[in-house]
Amino acid sequence: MGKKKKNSRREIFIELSERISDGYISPGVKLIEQELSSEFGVSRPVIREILSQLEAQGLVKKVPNKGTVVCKIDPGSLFEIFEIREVIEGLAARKAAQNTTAKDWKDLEKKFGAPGDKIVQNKQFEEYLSLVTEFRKRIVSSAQSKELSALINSIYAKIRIVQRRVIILPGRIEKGIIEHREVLNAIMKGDPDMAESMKRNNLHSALKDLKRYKKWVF
Amino acid sequence: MGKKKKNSRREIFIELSERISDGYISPGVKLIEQELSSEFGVSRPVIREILSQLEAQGLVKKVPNKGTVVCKIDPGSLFEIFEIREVIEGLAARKAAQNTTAKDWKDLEKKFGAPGDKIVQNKQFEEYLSLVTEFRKRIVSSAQSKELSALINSIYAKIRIVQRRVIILPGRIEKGIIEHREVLNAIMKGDPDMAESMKRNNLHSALKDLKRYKKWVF
DNA sequence: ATAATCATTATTGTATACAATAATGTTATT
DNA sequence: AATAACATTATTGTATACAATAATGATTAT
Repeated sequence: MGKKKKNSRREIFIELSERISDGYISPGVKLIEQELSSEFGVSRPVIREILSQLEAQGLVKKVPNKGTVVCKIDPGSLFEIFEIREVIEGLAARKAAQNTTAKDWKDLEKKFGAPGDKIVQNKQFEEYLSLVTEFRKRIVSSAQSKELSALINSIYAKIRIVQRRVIILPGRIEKGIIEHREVLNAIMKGDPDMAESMKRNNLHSALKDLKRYKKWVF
Repeated sequence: MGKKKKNSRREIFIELSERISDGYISPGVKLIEQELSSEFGVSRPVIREILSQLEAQGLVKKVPNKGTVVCKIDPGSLFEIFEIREVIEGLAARKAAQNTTAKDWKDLEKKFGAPGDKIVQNKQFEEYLSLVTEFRKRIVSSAQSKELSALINSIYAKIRIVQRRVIILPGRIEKGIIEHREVLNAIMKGDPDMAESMKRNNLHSALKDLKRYKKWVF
């Protein structure tokens, strides 16, 4: 395998993170240092540093003398992570309600209106995913907490690939859009308690569906 | 500087983590690869892998062509982390209440009784710290969530050194012990909502004192 | 033919060596 | 004497080379 272009360490780290959390590299797949070294045009020690970072991040696992494999997420861990998301993203919603006013959300309110209904009716999963992703990112940035933002992104990277399997569960987007509207209303009203409560309710509801249909998710 | 004994990678990582979060290596101090290499008896590339992991963990920061320095925590980040702890450890308390019964806490209830009063009256900070640490660890293990446990420990490592400066704030342990007893009571009653609420109240109270006396903490 | 043993290959684990950059100290000039 | 230019040193960044281990395949004995 021939060398390709030379990338910076940070870029390689991000590239591999995204490949894993987007599912381009499947859980259980072994990452071979020499191949990565050739592909990215850097030496093996550099690759090993990056793999160490990915391990500390929880995306891969190094087994001694065997190699580095992409973490596969078991149902138990997934449920645990959703519980954590419940309180963490609940906090983000709370802080978003504190730090913003209604006018900051007019654009999203519009998107969640008639266009939202259409997305749900036509089961446009891709559009639904990008809508709720935009909402989630807006909440996180509105929370104005670097630590919280880093934490949410780090946790989300682990389960991003699962998200696609969650939203196609029967009735999920129908419930999801209602729950998201409740969150949005609470934030626009400037009601932190309600915003947190509704965001927690949203993720709790997703977790319940996840448990109910776990045979189809795993 | 001569070589010492040979340690495993994992051991070196833990050793350095503890040195940092215990405050034996102060924030801002530069970690020199050659020195660590000599001290632990491993080569520089191995040290570099470990430093990369510590960076991913958020304990150190690598600045290009300058070196690796221990992260110094600014007031803003500290407040943010305490907000996060509020909801994360609140969740742990909730789950502890769900997973245990009163008899699991008899020993701690006793320690929080008369001996607890004595600790507070005599301002025995070291004993207070070890008591609440034991309580926190018990809550975490009772939550029975590997993901939650890893997350709490990871966050706590960043602010462990500050904890010592928090409990010596005027009136802190007096309030603290009352709040901890409320958490314990809620858990023993098997009331998850109350347990979460009281744990959040406890950390919120600590955060308020932290903000009030921040001149003395930083 | 099948299973066990050995040799070969591939991959990880580690150390050393060299290049590039920044920090430090020294000398020369004004 | 002070400052600027230069040389030296220390430290990081990177690649190569070698050792150890595991996986694979071939060969032999039953």
